[in-house]
Amino acid sequence: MVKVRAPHPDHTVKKILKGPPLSKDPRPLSKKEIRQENEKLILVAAEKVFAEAGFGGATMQLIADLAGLPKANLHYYFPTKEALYRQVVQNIFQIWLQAADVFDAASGPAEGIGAYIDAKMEISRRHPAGSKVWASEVMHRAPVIQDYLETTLVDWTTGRMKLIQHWIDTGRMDPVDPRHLLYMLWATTQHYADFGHQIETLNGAKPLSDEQWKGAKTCIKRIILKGIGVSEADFADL
Amino acid sequence: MVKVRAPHPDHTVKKILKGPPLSKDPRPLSKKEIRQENEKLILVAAEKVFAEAGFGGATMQLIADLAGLPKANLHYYFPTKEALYRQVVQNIFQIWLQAADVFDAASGPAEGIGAYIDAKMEISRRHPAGSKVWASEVMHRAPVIQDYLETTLVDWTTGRMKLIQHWIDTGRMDPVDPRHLLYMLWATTQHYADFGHQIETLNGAKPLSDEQWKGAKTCIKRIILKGIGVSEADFADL
DNA sequence: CCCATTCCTGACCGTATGGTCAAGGTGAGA
DNA sequence: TCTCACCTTGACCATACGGTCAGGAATGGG
Repeated sequence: MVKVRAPHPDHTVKKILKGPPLSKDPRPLSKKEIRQENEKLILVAAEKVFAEAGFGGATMQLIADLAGLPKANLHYYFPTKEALYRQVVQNIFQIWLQAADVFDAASGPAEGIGAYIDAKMEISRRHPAGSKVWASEVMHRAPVIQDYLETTLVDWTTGRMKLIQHWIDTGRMDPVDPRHLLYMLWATTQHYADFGHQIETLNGAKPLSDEQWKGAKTCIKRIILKGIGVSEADFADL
Repeated sequence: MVKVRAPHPDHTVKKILKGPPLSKDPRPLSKKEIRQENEKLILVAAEKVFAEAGFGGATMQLIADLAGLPKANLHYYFPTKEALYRQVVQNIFQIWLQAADVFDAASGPAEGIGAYIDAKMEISRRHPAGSKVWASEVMHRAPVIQDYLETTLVDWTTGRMKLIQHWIDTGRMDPVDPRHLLYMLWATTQHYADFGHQIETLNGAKPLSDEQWKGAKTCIKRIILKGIGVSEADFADL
């Protein structure tokens, strides 16, 4: 069999990532600004490439091209591919955790869980690449952020479970296992980012419109809130 | 900075995949059997490695070691890494679709959706590697099975949406968007495979026990079925 | 203006990887 | 037993990739 070159399944990546590189700020910059600017540029590009190709499939050259910088320059700011990847994952984790704020500020399940769904759906919409990188990292057994999972994530989850249990104990929702409820919230919301391509394909190869995103949020909130026994009056204002 | 060798984030993979290679059948085999046996051996090993490392991170050598065969032998059965990967993904897609049978055979939403959740949870439990490969493939924009998505998956989904719509029209469940309900079912059930590592970490680094899996299924069914307005009497027998 | 610090980058290197191949083994039909 | 098709595999190859480095350019404090 004549084979020119096995086309990577990632071959599409190169196409997708083509186009004009990320635009630099054209103003004359100070040293401090240059550093900030370039690190940002690299991180944004890296997030995209890691999301599309996975850690193993991503190449420093691809990231460099997308960032509009020479490859050697990446290694000036980030010593290794892994260090760069680590930074990307950590940034995402921060965003992920921030969505919890709305949860805590709430007075009850309808408001708390409703707002959390909204927040996480918004992340899926605005940061699909980040969500994919996170998913990929976890799927591969969290080689670089296992320590975060064991500390920060465990703490976060424990706290939220207590809150939900409190809502249950005070009769504001059905007695469901808070753990599985949380998993359900994560799964459902992140699905719209991680499996966005599938959803897009099933939507006639079009990204979801504003209305469709709104519809998704409403539908998810309605099913889950009703499913855990929150009185319908409490979330009629969707 | 002295650097011996940048340890891949995938470094864990090598450890995990260590241990005795998959056992060959020791009987004397006919030619036909040899082919069947070896292809099976390779596919199983490949599924594991692709799941743990992603397409880019997986190496033919790793797969070969796990299968207990020399690398050149893999290329005898599968001409390229991509061909092997393609076969793995296709097999998974078959399993994924098969779970739909229970959906169709059902007389109503309680039975149909309940059984579908059970079936998909069972897949997550028995085929976590397969589920991860599938997730990874879709996340990377389905470079090798886009055609399947556009044909088989679209057809499947359309059919199931019609069925759900019929249930709605006959007043057996609330009028929810069938599309988002399906996404929710997929997301929630597959989460237990794709994010199994996270779940395991949050479970004190232990895999879910039989009881916990049962609890998860029950909890998911309860929330969703109640959430879509299926009368509680219809799914009391969980 | 000087010079120290920081930034930039083309050219280069060692290695790991996907893939090839030629030679040798092995089962089975005639 | 012969023969042929199929299986097996160690050695090998080309290349792509992560990473290095030396030397030049820009910036900024004194």
